[in-house]
Amino acid sequence: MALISADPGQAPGGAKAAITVDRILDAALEAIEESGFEDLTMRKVAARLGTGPASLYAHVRNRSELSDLLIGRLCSRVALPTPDPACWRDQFLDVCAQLRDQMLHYPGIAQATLTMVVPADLATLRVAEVMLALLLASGAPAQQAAWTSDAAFLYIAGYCLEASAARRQSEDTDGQAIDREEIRERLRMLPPDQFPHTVAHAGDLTSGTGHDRFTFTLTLLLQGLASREIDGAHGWGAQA
Amino acid sequence: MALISADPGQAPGGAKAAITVDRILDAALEAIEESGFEDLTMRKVAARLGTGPASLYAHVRNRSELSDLLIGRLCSRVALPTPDPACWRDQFLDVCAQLRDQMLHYPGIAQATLTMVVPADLATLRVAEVMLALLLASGAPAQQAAWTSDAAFLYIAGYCLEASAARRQSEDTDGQAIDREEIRERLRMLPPDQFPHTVAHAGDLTSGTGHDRFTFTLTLLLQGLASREIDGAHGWGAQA
DNA sequence: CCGGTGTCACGAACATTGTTCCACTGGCGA
DNA sequence: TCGCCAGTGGAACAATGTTCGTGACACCGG
Repeated sequence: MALISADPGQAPGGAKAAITVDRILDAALEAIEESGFEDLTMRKVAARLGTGPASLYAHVRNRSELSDLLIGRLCSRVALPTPDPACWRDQFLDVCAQLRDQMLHYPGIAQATLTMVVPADLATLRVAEVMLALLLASGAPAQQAAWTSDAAFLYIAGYCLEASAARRQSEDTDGQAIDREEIRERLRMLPPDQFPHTVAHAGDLTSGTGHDRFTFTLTLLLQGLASREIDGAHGWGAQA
Repeated sequence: MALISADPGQAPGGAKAAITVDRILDAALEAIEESGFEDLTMRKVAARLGTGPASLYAHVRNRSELSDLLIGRLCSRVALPTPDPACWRDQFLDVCAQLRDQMLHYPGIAQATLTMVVPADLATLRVAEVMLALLLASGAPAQQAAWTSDAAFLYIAGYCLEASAARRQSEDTDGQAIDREEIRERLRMLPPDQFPHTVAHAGDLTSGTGHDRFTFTLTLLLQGLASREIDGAHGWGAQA
């Protein structure tokens, strides 16, 4: 995908630059890598392509569509397994971890996932399809599998957004490893009579080296799904 | 935090207008109720108070702090139970449902929850404290309880954000009940060879009348937490 | 070889945003 | 009565997303 990918015969000669959707996405991802999704600007993307902001609107309807295409691009980089009923669990966790790593590599881009209503991009849908297929391979009923895959997607996005926001805030201040330590300290200094558990377990609340917390939550979801089959169908309660 | 205490005797007589943090929050919530959090503007809030935008900055550091205070306000409206080990599960689901309803009443405000790194507001922390307390009452180990409450909070925000975005998009088009039906149709019309499960279960993916999906996911989390205790500690896998 | 025709690039402009500056005021302590 | 100063708000600034209209360049029927 050098300068002139430009799938069909569009602009073959290519005397000048030939702005393409792909080049726009590349530039946008570079910009996000540097300054995060929040500071992503049509002007910055355009500047990276050596032009003005108006040039982008010939290939992208607006900023929102650009966001959709960006996560489509991210999803297209996820290596999708062919569902194997023997190890669907590990396969599912692996896909989730890939999504997480992609999103964490581009700080704040998870925002786009949550604002987007329905995936308009084929690559995104392909990831969703495989996640659903993996859960169905577990033997869960279709509706539960569908809802669980949706919940997992939502959680991944939330996790990445929170992580990116934390990293961003820790960079705003001068020090680098301040975040977790400082948050823990602030939690510890709360009035212990009003917040006994928060104070007592401040360490646990802020812990989670690596992505332990991430894996834990997804495993929790899968375990819940599995235990549900054992229980049989008692309508998963909820009286409120 | 000298500027934002404001509650007590400040400006008692109230000859003119007396801008307060509380009045700012009220105005902001009204604005959000009308046009959503995305369209919330310092100018709109100020206009609702009959003044210019500059007046707000004497009581609120910036838009981000305003957001924090807003969800603090929302959290302060949640009726918190005293944890009862006999029915902690229902209590937990009830608190989550209250949070959900508050957030859904103010479209898009869940955004603020996800952007916020650590809850700066006491009311928010109080909700988090009770959620943690309820999970601890279940007998779960502290770290698992802490992580689960975090995951639940993340999921609630994601769910509300998605729901608000869907409602917003369905209002942009003229019809009102278009969203779910149209999304389902679009999913059904995908190439069945590439997206067999998505096409087959489009109904399940888009289903979820009321908040079935919401309750389902949270129950899934809690069941996973419960089943974990039975298993004992085998380190919740994760090899990737 | 040429004039027409479309598509694409892009400088300039517009409306709106968050935020800051600074002149003004009105009430309270000395 | 005077001075002070917290609170107010009009005006301005830089930055944003988006659109308009002009230009250039490639293609194509003559």
